[in-house]
Amino acid sequence: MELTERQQQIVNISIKLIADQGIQNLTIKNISKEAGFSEPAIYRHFDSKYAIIMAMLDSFQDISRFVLTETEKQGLDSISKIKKFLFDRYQRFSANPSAAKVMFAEGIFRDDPRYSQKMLDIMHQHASTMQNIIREGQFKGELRADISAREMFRIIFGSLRLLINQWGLADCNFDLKLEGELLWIAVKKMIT
Amino acid sequence: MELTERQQQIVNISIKLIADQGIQNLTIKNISKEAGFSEPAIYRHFDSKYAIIMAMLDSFQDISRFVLTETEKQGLDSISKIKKFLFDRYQRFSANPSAAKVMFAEGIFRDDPRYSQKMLDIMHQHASTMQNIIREGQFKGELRADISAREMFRIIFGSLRLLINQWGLADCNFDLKLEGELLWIAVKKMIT
DNA sequence: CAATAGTTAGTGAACGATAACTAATGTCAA
DNA sequence: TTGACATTAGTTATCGTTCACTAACTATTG
Repeated sequence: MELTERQQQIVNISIKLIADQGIQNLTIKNISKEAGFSEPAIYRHFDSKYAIIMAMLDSFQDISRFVLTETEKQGLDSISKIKKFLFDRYQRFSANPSAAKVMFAEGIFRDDPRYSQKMLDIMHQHASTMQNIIREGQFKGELRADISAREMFRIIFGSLRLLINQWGLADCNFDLKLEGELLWIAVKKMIT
Repeated sequence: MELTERQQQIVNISIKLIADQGIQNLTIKNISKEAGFSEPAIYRHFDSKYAIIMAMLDSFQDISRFVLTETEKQGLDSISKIKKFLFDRYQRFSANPSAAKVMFAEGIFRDDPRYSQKMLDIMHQHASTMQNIIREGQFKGELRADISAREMFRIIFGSLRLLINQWGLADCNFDLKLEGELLWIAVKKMIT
């Protein structure tokens, strides 16, 4: 699913449009206006609007997969792995606020079951990788074992998501990386 | 902002439509089809589509306000207050899954700044009330004091939101109240 | 007879998508 | 080296459909 330069441009514009003005304003017209060429030109690069959105979701999935495997393969202790994952997210979203707003708002993609399935897949990807790391940490005694991996995942990942959503709602008017560090310090205290 | 029976019906249908098919399929036509009368009849009860969505968000706000004041006024210790709030949410959303999907998906309402402002207000309502309860609990020694109220709120509320979103994504195929109780047990261990 | 709540018919605008055309570039045999 | 042709990526004009919404009318009720 390699995207051409133009396709990538169209996908990036789509992310920005959704983040700034909502899914309702993701129209071929608005994309073309932003891209600087005519509406039909879009169809030289994508078969349909559906294909554009699907390419967008695929790119989200690729990023997730990359970060998760990156995180897992390094020979770190479980706490460092979790920290690395969280900080990578804060880093990445600070650099690309639009992606943050769209990626963590799966309620947007409910109009087509293929979209929601993709979002579910991504969520599942996160959940299963993180829970493996958590279980490993519990086994090694690095993490407290009186809380199931599922619950611990919900606490770690849920607080991350809320923070990022608050940041998006508040128009990015605070330092996400800083607040993320503070949150991590608090979470770390709780899970060890 | 008292709603007539018909207005309430239209709002409920709208919530269901968004939950089931996404905001893109919230159209006057679909509402009227679901309601069983013609499109123009909708305009006997609301001035515009905007007014319908705003009434919906207002009803969310009313519910939130009610639950939060209910929670706060009872002379309980802070932990019981938090528990009561969480369980009320699980109870309410179990009974009304559509509302859960819509209410906790603020990414849906980004196309009009008046919508996002309302969602921000609701979030703020939750945050400030809960943080007051948390601070009170920390002062009384019921909650650990080495974590700021803001972080603790993000952990408690973020994990609740994630659980509810997972439940929505998974088509309500697990027992929300049961999972909610398990999550609460885990969270309680961490915050005391 | 006035108010309420419904109807049918229809508005202009915006939607996603297509047809037909064109300019620029790449390929390759004579 | 060059001319014929195909490919790529853009254009304008337009399609049928759907959108939110309105005008004009009607049946029911107090």
